[in-house]
Amino acid sequence: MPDPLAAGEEGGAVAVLLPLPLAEAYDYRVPDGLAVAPGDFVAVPLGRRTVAGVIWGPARGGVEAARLRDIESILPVPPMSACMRRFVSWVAAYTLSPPGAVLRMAMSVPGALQPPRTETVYGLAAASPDPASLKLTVARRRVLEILQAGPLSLAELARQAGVGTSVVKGLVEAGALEAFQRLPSRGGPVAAVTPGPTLSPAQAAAAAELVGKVTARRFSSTLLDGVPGAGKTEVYFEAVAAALAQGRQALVLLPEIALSAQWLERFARRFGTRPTEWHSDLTGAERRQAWRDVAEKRASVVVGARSALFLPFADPGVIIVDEEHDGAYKQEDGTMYNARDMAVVRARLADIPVVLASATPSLETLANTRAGRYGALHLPDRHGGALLPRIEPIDLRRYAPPRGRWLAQPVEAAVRDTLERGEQVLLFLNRRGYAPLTLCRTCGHRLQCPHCSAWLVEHRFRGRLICHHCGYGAPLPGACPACEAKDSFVPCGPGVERLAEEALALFPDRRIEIFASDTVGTRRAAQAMVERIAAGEIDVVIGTQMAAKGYHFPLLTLVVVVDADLGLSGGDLRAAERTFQLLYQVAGRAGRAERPGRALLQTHVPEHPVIRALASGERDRFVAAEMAAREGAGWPPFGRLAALIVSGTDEAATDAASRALARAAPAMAGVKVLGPAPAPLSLLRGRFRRRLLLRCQRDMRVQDILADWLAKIGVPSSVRVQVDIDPYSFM
DNA sequence: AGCACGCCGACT
DNA sequence: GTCGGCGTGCTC
Repeated sequence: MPDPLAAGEEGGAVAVLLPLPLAEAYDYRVPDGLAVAPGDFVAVPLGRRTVAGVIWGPARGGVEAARLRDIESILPVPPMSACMRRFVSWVAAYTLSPPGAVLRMAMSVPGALQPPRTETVYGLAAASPDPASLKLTVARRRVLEILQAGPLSLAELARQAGVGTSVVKGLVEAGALEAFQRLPSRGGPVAAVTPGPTLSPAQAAAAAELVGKVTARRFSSTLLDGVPGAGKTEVYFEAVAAALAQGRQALVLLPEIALSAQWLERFARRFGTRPTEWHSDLTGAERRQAWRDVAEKRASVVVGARSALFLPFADPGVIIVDEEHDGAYKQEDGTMYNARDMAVVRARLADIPVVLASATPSLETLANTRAGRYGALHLPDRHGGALLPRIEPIDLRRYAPPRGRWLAQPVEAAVRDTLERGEQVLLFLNRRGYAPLTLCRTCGHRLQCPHCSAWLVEHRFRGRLICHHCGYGAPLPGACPACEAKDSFVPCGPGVERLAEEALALFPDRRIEIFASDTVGTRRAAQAMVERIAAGEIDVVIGTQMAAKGYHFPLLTLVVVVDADLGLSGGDLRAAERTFQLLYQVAGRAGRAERPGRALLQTHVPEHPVIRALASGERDRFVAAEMAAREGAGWPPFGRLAALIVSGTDEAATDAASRALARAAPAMAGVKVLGPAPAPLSLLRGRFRRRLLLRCQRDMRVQDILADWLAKIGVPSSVRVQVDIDPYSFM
């Protein structure tokens, strides 16, 4: 029950949290006659503007009553639940960010807080004029016919009738039509509970377990672990169905890239409708609609990218995190959080189950299952009897491709065989553009981004040099900027465009296409590409990880990982784990139906534990080795990690601040501080960057240690210090 | 996050 | 002489 706060009390005040990165909530006066309760969305004055905020609790005091300004109004939206408010506070405390910055994520659609706008629609006039007095032209007749079915907006009516808007306006003028205001139609999709598909015994057992957890209406966290194609989706759909049967809502989180039309089709097959989608491609209106539908419980199932975790669920019943190992769950700017971990927190605060699904669970999640904090369900087989692809390393030391080429001879032969059988090939290379580096053969000058410490990548199709970190673009210069030699640039190494060139030379009469974010910029374009691949209209797909996630292509039987070593160097904590996960997933694209698949990994180090584990299918052995290495060194999941990123436009000031931080580093048992060191991208978007890394024991409160440390030093305002708790990437 | 105030370059 | 660039600082 909402406890009224200072309701109507003369001079009463409350704390209002604003969606701004302020250190704390601000106090406001409650005007006479206004009854406010915690969670209410309110409009308040701030400076010379009006902003929306949330009643957070009793006034904090500390500002003289005379300086307090009045709450203007209560906004017509369901109040933020106590559970959601606790979640916001929890995430803020965990990530060491201002609560208002987290609230901002929960109020990402300002328009949704305003009263829904009415729309003007046109219908047949109640008292229609004498038909004889109307000049009933063909166009007018079509308009009148269409309106038999009910009123429509001006644009929609004109479109359906195939007439201009002036025809409609003319009919209004003549008195045959009437304009009136109404609320926009609100058909929030409500998924139907229908009988599920036939599940294998293993699937059925796992599904029953999850359904039991949903029915129990208690917090639990469960790993759903199974090879690609084992049918994890169908299993967690049963948990979703159980939540719907209780009349509650379900949230399915997916890495954005995996939120494909193919996934939505599977959902539609099971539930007979589309879920409410939440991702970056929504328009403003779609966003407003979705936010309100979730808050007012018209949306029963939401599928979304990580930010969907901050939607205002009225009555959540279960949360699913699919591909829980995926790095895309980590937000790397603003408030840095991992949506997978925060999903577990959200579920705990709401006292509902959460399901983490993956074929290659993160070491963090595996450690949690082993410690008994999370339950675990295993789906051993590929559903439908399909076989896992055979994964074979190709030793590039033995089969070195000719200079300027990237496919080893046995790979070329395998591609040829596959194509001759009428099947498809995926050449996987996680490098966009033509070549990762372009240099001048005369003087050795390398083309570099002016704002980042990164090479510019040549994109031949666009005829430009692009920085993959800040988006800077420039035409390829005619002469070397250093020595002015003409036509002296040479590409170094392969990108997907260069690989396409090679594939075209080898297989000139095959249909070859690149599937990367620059060839399919929008969700729609990606969808069209997926449909063409699925329909067998493309023989060789050359793809980045965009092609590796969330799709199923029945004719694809051969996957070639062109550079399996790519992710292994760089030496960051997760290099091996990430590479294993990505390559395992890529290999899983091959042969998921009745056709057996094959994956070839081109590598210079076939003896590397990651390559060996992939080739032998011994995931557990790889995990055991990786766990042992991490445990010995106290790295996650056996220790805690936090990164400090010090950045500024003035290199000397940035360096000075990072050294001052290092001098003030906590000196206590169980805590180690590494750095400062220039970040791998020591210059990004014109800012110099230094990194410090704090590692402590798992049972220590890393936030407290950091807060004490940061409080000890003053950083000039030109330098920014970002805190990244549980860093995923080390860039 | 806005939106101000406040000090240095190219225009009327 | 002004218009305007965005660097720092405040908002209950």
